[in-house]
Amino acid sequence: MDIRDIAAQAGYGVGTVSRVINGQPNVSEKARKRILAVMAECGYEPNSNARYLKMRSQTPVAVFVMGVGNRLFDDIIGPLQARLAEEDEDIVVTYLDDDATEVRSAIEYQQARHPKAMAFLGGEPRYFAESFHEIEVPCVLVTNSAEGLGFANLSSVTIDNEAAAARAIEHLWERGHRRIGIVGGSRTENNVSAQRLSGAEAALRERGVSFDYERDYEPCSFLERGGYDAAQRLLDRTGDLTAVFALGDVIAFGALRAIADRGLSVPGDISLVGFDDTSFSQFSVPRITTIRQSSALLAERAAEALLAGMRGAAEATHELVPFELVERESVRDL
Amino acid sequence: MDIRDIAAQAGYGVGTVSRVINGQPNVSEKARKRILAVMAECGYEPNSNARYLKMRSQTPVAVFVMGVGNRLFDDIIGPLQARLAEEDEDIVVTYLDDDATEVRSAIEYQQARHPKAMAFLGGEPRYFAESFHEIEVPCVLVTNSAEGLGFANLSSVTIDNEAAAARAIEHLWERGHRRIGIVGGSRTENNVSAQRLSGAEAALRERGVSFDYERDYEPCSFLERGGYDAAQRLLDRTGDLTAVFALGDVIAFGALRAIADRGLSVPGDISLVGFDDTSFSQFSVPRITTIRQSSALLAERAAEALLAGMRGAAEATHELVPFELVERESVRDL
DNA sequence: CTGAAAGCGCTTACAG
DNA sequence: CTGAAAGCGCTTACAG
Repeated sequence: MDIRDIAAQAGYGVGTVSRVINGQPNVSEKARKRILAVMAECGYEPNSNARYLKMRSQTPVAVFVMGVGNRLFDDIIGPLQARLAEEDEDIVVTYLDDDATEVRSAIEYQQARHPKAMAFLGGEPRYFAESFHEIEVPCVLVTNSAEGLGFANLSSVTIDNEAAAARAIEHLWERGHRRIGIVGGSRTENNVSAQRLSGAEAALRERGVSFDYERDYEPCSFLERGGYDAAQRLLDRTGDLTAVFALGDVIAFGALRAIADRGLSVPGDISLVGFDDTSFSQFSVPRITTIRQSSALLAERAAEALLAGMRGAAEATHELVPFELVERESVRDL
Repeated sequence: MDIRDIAAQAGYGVGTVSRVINGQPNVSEKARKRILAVMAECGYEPNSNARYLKMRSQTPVAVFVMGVGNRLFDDIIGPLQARLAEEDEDIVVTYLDDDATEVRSAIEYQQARHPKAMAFLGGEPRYFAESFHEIEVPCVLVTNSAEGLGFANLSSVTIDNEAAAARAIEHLWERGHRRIGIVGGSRTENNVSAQRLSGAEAALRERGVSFDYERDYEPCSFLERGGYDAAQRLLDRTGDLTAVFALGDVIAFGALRAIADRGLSVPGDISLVGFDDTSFSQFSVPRITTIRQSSALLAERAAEALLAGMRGAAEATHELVPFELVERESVRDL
């Protein structure tokens, strides 16, 4: 069942059929009706490979998700797809292993499939700096800034991670906490956790304390287990912390468990601040004070950047969406 | 940069280049080396639209995810992709709105893109019964059984939801609970929650109690908020429940919060059993007793079914993977 | 408004 | 082992 069959059956040429498929104007109402009817009757669907081959560079928007199991990214995909669907754009999502480098994968994907545009959920700036120049289609990096990179086809949307982490520290400080530990992420690279760390360090420095990474910081993966183990190690090592800042809600959730397992209470013995405002912090007992970054907003702005790019915008945009500290039950006054 | 360019540059014909791209044997070592070198140098990647157009029916495996935000599904995608990647099969995932019907979407997708195979993460049997016959490629339904449907190209892998729910009830019963409420899902259709409900009802009936849906059941969506609200309504209405069975861990997590907000304790006042064994139940305070279904195992078996189908297996397989009750801290003896 | 024809970038018999 | 040629199912000037 191809375009020829339906042309024959409708009594028109393939050119005319193609024109009605593509909604072009120069077709008689009669022909359009007849052809539409035949297509519906046969359940005909044009072969997309042939279409894309002809039309060139027209595969659906590709979304690359860095790592599997990141709840925030999962939450972004839905609204992103919804917004793009309003403009009749489909998306195709690919999950990348932690050891894959996103930009290289995207380059291969581009050569092979010619997507209209690409979105990166997460990603390390240094990989972009290295090889993004090989990418020609409009792209957007989500949850990290690409502003410094200066590519005309790479937009970005993120919160200000440094400022957000500083806000978390400020909050703890205002509540009287002076001995604050941090768990989560790693110091390597210019990734989000490193940015949050440096924001926190700067906030502390402003208040006259020099953050001791050896003693008061424990890195870990963005998983509950990571947060659990890291909090245990941190608390084993330091006896005097009154507060812990977890660089992600999943981590905070694990840390909360670890604290409970030590017979301590939150916020009675230890105050806790998370990051992201996922359901973990919203529904846990106690509810966790956290930094909210809106997945809906991130998705919305990313979609707009992509759409602008596809419409031919010459310049990339770099958007900082607002974050917010949401106070709940996990921090007490000292 | 197409196959002709690299053929010219390597000093061979396009046929030979095509053969090395596809790893066919009848090419001289010399030609292969030279061509590979030129391809690498140019960063050449064959146009997949053209390939798929020629090779017909050869687009990557399509994965349809029912609804956005289902943690279990998110957890299945990773291992599924990993296993398929071992066999050099890529996947392309599409998230479906709650109001889309998965089989119709798949039919359209099939016509347009000719995937090698398709996987459905979730899905309602009645839609499959209605229109799956239009689908020709090997498929697998995950988390629900397609055994009764009798399609030769539709395998399935799931746990026995009825038995699992019955096990949860049995556990509560053995611990002395007689007034058990249930929250989550809905009774309509032959979906998973309806199966769990009917398993629970049967287990109760075996023990001489006829489950009162009006009084002791409260439906809700598989979200924390849903579990929270449903538990509140259920507890408002009934004064004497000693245990609640939540049809999903997310729901249990919300219910746990609701119980705490009523000034009650788990398991002191109310015992709680969840379903899925996600991180919610593993790390919450208290840890929640739940039914474990292994996303890794589900993914693994689904991948095998797909692979078998792509290799030409004539018959579908219907696999029941084991579940397990994992006892934790949310149920007490009465 | 419509049809015939060329061509998108590949793969695969078919000769050699 | 290799090349020339046909054709996968479309779209898009080009004539009419």
